[in-house]
Amino acid sequence: MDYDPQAIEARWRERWAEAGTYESDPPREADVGEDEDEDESGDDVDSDEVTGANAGDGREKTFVTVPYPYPNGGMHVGHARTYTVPDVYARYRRLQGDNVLFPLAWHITGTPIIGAVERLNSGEEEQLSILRDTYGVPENTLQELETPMGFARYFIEEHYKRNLQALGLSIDWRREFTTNDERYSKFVTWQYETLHDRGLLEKGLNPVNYCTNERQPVTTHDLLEGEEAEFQDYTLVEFGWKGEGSTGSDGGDDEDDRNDGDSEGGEPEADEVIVPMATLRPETVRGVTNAYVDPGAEYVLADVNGERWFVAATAAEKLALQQRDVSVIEEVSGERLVGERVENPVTGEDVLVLPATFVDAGNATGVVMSVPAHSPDDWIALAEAKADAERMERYGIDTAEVKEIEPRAIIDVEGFGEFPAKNAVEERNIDSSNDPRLVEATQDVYNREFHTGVLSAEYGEYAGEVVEDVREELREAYRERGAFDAMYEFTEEVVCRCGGAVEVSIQETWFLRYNDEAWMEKTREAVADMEAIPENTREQYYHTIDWLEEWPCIRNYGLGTELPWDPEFIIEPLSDSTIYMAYYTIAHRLDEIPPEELDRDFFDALFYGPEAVSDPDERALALREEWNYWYPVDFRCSATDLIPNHLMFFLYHHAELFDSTDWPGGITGMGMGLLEGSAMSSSKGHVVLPSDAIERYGADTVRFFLLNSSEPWQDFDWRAERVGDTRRQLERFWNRAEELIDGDASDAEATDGGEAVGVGGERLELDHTDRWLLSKLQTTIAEATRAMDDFQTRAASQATFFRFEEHLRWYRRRTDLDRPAARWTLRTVLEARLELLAPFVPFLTNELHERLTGRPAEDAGWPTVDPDLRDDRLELEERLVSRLTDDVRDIVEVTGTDPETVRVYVAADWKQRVFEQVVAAGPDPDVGSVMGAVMDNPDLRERGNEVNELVTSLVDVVRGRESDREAMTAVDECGTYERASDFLSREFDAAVEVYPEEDAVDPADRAESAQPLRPAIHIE
RNA sequence: GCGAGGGUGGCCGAGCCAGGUCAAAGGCGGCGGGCUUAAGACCCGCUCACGUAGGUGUUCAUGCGUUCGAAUCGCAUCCCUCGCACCA
Repeated sequence: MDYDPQAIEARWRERWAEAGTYESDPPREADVGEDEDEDESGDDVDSDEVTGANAGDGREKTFVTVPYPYPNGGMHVGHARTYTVPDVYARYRRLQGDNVLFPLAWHITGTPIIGAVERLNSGEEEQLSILRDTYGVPENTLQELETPMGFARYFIEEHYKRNLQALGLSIDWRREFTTNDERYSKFVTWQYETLHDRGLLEKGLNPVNYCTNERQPVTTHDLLEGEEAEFQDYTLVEFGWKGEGSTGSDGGDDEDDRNDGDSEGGEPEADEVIVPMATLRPETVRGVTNAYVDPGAEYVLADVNGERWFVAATAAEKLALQQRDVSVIEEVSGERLVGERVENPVTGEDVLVLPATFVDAGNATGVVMSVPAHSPDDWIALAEAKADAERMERYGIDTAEVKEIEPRAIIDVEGFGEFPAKNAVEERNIDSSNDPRLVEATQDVYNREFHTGVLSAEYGEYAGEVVEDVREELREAYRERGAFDAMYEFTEEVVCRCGGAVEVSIQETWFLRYNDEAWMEKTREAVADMEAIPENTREQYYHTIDWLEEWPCIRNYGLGTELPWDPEFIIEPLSDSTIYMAYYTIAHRLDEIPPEELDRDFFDALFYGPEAVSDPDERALALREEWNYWYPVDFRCSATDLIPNHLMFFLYHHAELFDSTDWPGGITGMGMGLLEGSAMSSSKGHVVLPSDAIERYGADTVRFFLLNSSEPWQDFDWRAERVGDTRRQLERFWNRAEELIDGDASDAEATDGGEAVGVGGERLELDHTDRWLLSKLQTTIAEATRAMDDFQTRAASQATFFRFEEHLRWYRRRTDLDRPAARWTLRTVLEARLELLAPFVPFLTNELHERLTGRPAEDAGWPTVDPDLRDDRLELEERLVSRLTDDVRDIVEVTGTDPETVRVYVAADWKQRVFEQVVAAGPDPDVGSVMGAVMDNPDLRERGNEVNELVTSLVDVVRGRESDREAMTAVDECGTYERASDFLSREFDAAVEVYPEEDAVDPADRAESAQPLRPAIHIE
């Protein structure tokens, strides 16, 4: 029968569903003792790190989870791997005899689904295209997707669940839920009330994207333009402007160069107006020589938190969004400030405000300070202002005063002269503010000054410090003195999908205190205790703990759980998904309990035991047993790029809320998926749907490709051609297996009843090739087991599938396959390989295994190494035969002859004795001491030089070889080659003669070059 | 820029942590041969260079270094990927 995955897979899916094969429960009393387990606990096989205690039936438990899918769109083949990795592990542990729980639920919290629905409802083309073309939603079902739950439900049922079931994932579906379920919310409520009580939540201010049209915060997903925009934290330097009538002259008097602290900042005088100048380089405040304002733009005089400010009209609105009371007193044009003098709050100096069209009134405050020594822009602008007397006069500015403005250097930078801006401009021959290279010059100066610039003497306590090291400190210090303020601004224009402008708003919010020292320490312990796979990710966990600040954990809108003490807010999606694995253990038994009874006490009793509350709910205590049995999570399979957030939160919350015995056992990070070499993208339609792939190749092929083409943490690349190759490989495997299974039936009669064969079986004589193959099987089992324990799906499947195929090729060449013993061997090997491959290709292996033995592979158990079948000597002997074959072939090829006779000479006895001495000298023999020992023997001493050469050469052979050193001296070379002579004759179509060196037919004098493990050869 | 990880033969990818059996697994592709009416499938061999005896030479991003010995250890340089938050 041809390999027909669709038919096979459908059958098994049905069987699993009907029997509830993957619905796992803690053992009931009745189960205890009645298990017929088959493992004699392999002592040679890596022992499984046993996780939590388990009552009952003698089985270990394994609890494996994966981040629940977020159904804001369909499922593609990249997702398929994410969920298949834990499935493979789950199946492996089940074969090892564990009681395994692999649950799944649906994450629908937050705004992505709501956003997707809104885009659909507003008829957005791109969204329609994604739904219709990429994910194949039928036209007439689109309306089902018009509500968030309808949308989620559709993709859960029609995409995720259907595909995951088609892939044969061994999920306990009784436990599924969504994060919007009432009972789940009760669980999250318990979690946040507990954290709140423990003081790990804190109220504070936080910048957010705010749509000025919808008058509410929006997420990155809601943006039409400016998704890349970042918050920029501007420093506002509060220059003072004394009355509107001030002229330049009266400012000149009190100019002083003492520029120390006593005249600094402080409270503005009653008639003073604050002109806040926005800058990203607060440390340049002592280099300010003048300021600029756009004379043609709209500005306002406004009351800001009780002070009078002069800012751009737009800035007044922004400031109002950033926690300030703003009321506009008067609308004025920028020209009002032109020609005025304003006082630097740090130096106390008065500087002149010049008109400039390059000032963007729409950015920050719309007024900027000028630091020509350190800003190429300002350098050029000042030069241009000096040159443009006419314009200055037009604004009533005394050109002499402008000419007097001199750059002031306040930062020393290596590689630049006194005025870095000047150097940067002159190096590039820039002489106009329109020169595009000005951007690069500015970048250059800014970067170098930041990293290597040293503040000059007038900076007092900061003098001599590198900018990078003290900028923040300096900024804070001046802020405290009232000289500085701050405001946020985007790096670029940001527009909401509704069309409204988005601005930075500062809102009150609740933070999780991930920088709490005690909490950090517990989390570090959790990291130290767990397995990090691959191990080289561990560093990143520690690092993230140090780096994480407070995390704002609530949102103003979206799906999810309300903040218990302030229901206006919703707990944010990453924050409501940190310990939900605990919820899996009880999810399927919560239906009986009304949500309102799932209160604080209920969960306290459940998670902390009967002593934790005064009147524990019996039902909670019953559920506690489920939780106790399954927890902790043994492995969480997630993605490496989630380490800085989700995985870290997962660890933090476990570390805080549960005892260390319930902390995660391990985390495996998964890599990303590519499609034909480039990133998948649902909006571009550059995805492959699992349903299509399964239909075309079969689920086993999809699984095998995903798990065998790279290790889980590496990126994989779905290439249709490669997937096709994988399908062909499985097909070949299937055909071979089937031949063997069918053939066996007829053989059975020929060999009277079959059945009775066994290693000790009377009629069955296993020859050395059979035993060799069985020995190889043991090595493979050990290798696969080790790999599976480390989640190395690729290494495991490579070993059992491809590399073992190599051994089989050799075996087929070497042996007479018509022998009953050969068929028995092949059958035995097939049986074991089906079990080893069962986690990867469960459909195919179960089917074949059942046909072969009467029961599915998944019921058979994971093979264990049989030490009696390991035979290093046999493996070494086969290697010698194989090398001899290669050597003869090489000689034939190089000489271009077609030999009639191949003579093989085995090294003389005395050489063998030398070899034994060399081997006896240990894994790192040195020539000198071996020679000493050898020369004690008078027979050998006679051979002098010859022995010396031999030892030198043999030392090389032996060095570093550990595992098979005993075998090396134990092999019977003559016997080995004689047994192989028929094989060699067939290979070369020539007569093969084997001689000991001492007693050889040796027409070409070659015998003497024979060495132990390296026979001499002569062909003619 | 900062943090983490990485650069292996035509491609994908083992090996590196625990230096010697490494010209370097396996897969794919390519070439030659077998089987077949033929194609496919399947089987065998070759696939860094040179070589009429199993060999020799030069390779594991680049350059130094440690060592009897380095793809494997150290340093420096160049390049790539991921993350840099309030978002799943």
